[in-house]
Amino acid sequence: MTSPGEQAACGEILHRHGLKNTPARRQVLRLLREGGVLTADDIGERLRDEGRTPDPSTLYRILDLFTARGLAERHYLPDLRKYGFSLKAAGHRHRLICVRCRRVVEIDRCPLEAFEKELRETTRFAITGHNLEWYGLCPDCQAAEARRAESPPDKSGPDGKAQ
Amino acid sequence: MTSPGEQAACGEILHRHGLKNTPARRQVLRLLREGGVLTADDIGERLRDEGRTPDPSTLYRILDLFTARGLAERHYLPDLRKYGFSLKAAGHRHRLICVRCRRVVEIDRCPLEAFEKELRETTRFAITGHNLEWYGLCPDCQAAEARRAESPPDKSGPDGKAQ
DNA sequence: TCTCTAAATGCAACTCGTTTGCATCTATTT
DNA sequence: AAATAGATGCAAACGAGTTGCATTTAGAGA
Repeated sequence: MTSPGEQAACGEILHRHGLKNTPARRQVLRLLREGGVLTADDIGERLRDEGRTPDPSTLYRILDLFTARGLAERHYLPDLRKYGFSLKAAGHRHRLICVRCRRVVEIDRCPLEAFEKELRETTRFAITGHNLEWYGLCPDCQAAEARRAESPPDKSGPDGKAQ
Repeated sequence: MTSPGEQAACGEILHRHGLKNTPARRQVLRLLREGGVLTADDIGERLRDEGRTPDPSTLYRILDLFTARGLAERHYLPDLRKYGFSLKAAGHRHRLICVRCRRVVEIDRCPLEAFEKELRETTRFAITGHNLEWYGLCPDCQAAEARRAESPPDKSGPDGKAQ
């Protein structure tokens, strides 16, 4: 799963960002590079599956560091009540997230620029940023949802998919 | 501060929503009616200033109830890492929030409808909702900010700004 | 008006994501 | 290879929010 090439690539990226090249950091970076949005917990779980036993505090420290250095970005996932982290890719400012399987579609066009300019003018606010995410069900999960429609009535509410 | 008229109005609103008219609920509703976005903590603090000693669990229960009944709505405030509550006003789906003084400008027009339709078609997602808020400094806070520009450098770091 | 009961409240203990202090270990520099 | 800045693991703490339970109370009914 972890090719030597990938390992080297991660090490190199860390160096380029002036960060020590440690095993934990390489692993976290590698997982993030697979794409998508991961919570600290997701990362811990995946590493545990690989036989590693990372401490949550270490993961948070690494993720905070990546975020501070502009390597990753963090955004709150209201459905899960925790933070998700993803590699920061220029131009990808917004996401469409499947609330079930967490699949992510990157939206590289921001439909708000014109509107925001107008807002700036009408309100005289110095707008520092905005927060925009879409939530929904991806096609696969819609199918799965339909299939389970007749099955056991679920108690946990339809939000489902905590992890 | 709390006019009898206001009290009565709150009681009446509670009744209209099929909710018991208790002192705690009237107080919470009254504060929400003053406008803006309040955290459970904000509400507790204000009530404490008035000599009341509300229990946090009660406040949360009331706010959850208001939210469930469609009287209020809840949204996460990334800067504060907690939930804010506000009265739900039809048509007011988005907000521009001053990160300093918490002043709120309601945005009654959603610039995303057309874009979202397009998104639905291109991704085949069943979009269930979106999350959109703007953050910035209101004119007053910009002035205050400029004034304190030379004053003590702040320790808390302006990193902030989720997006 | 008084009584009854479902529901609201207060309290304390708890959950869980995240953070912090500290001792130990390790990647990088010399 | 030795030195050292800083990375890690561990355990304890933090804070927003939640829950169980005993007590109180709003509102319905007699």
